[in-house]
Amino acid sequence: MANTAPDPPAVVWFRQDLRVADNPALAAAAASGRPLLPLYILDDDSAGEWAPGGAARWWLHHSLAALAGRLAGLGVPLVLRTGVATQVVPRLVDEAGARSVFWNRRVEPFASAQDAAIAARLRARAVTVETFNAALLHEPERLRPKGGGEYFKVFTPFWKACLRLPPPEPPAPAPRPLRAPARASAGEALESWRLLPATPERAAGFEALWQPGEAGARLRLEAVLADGLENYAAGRDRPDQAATSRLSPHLHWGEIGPRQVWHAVEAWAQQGKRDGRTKAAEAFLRQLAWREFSHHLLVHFPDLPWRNFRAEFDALAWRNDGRHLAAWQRGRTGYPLVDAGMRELWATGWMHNRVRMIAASFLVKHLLIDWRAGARWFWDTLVDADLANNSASWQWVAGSGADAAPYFRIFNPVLQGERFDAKGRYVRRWVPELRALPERFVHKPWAAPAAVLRQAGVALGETYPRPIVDHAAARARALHAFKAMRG
DNA sequence: TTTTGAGTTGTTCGA
DNA sequence: GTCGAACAACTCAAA
Repeated sequence: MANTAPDPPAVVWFRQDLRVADNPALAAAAASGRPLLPLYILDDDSAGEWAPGGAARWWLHHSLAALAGRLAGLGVPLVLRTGVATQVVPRLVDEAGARSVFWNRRVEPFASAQDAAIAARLRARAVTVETFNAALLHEPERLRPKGGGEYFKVFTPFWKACLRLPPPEPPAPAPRPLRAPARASAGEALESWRLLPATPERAAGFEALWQPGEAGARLRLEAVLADGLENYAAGRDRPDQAATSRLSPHLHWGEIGPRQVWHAVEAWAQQGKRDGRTKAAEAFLRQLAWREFSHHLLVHFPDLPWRNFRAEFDALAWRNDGRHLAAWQRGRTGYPLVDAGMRELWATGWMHNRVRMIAASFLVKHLLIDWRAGARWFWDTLVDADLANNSASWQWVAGSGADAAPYFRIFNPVLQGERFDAKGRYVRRWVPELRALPERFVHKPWAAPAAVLRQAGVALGETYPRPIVDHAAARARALHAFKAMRG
């Protein structure tokens, strides 16, 4: 039997919803009139191999610090606990004599299994459990194909179905006032979790670029609307421009919700009343819909992180050369655009969207390395690592996914560089050893005459690697392997 | 039930 | 240099 407190608190369990505005679990807990006991659990065991990776832990540290500060300001200190959530939540409920628990749902298979187990355990003790959707524009079960299919496997019909639904609820502001329990619950110190990299210089590039937390997310969104979105449709493919929103890590950690983004973008499009704005808003929301689609897929195909969505890919003869994998991870493939992307990833915890596709395609097709090895590396190095997005996107590139790229679509990293980074600015920024090469050769240093290389201070095979595979040969090999798989 | 139309992001080759 | 075709049919979704 749980303790009976005179004024039993409501536990608000924060997970990937590290914000106080547009947070339905927090809002409902506040509306219940109970004192609030906000909780965050570091539960690596339950997540297993998909516990947050190195870059994500850096983000989590700062995001939790921001959330704790915000909640403290509102008068309800955040309690940090370590352990398996199925045990930690009921234990805290007992300790504090809580009679109700609120949280926002997640779509990861281990997380939703855990939700069910905890809810059952709490309800068995007559504790009220209420869960909410904070991470998606629409509840996954509201989206079903008309023909009776279980879920959507093609993006465009999915997106059209989203647009047919009533627009997502307008986001609510942070609830207040909030009341703290009479007796504080003990928590752990954030520093004791050691989420930050062991060597501070590892995070220097992260700190220069990002401001984790709800306020940082808000600033990003405002910056995008103020000076980025007009040019979004045209500029988003250009890694040498800052035309993408960089909202992905904020969305992953729930520092901002998709509903907030949706309504802000719609309002922005209304304001201008110019045609360009409508177009830009559509192009942008379409990207948000890809995030939504990935989550939809993971909900209905929970093996997405492990198993080929299209089973015939199980027969693909991967080469999985360990030295090639290492060269790719370190940005030393000899293809400047691929290497620039991989180094941007390592330095900043993020990679431009188009470059992600090219670098991923290179791993899967040019090197014939299993997409799961790439997904694993991204998981450890991205600050926005998200199980739904990462798994769905890797499977998309590999061709094994839903509505995926056809197997014969093999990006040519030289052509892509010349098209989307024409001046080579992006490559020069991240591959400084090629900085002095003329435009003509910056995406293919091996084609430069010896004198040009010498003048630019490039010694192929010494200061910068020769290509680890020949494009034409690797392309032919990939086409052959994929054709053989289709058998 | 059957039919019809559509499907994120490319590359290469030959005329 | 530019343009269309081939790459490969297949599955999904909706009417």
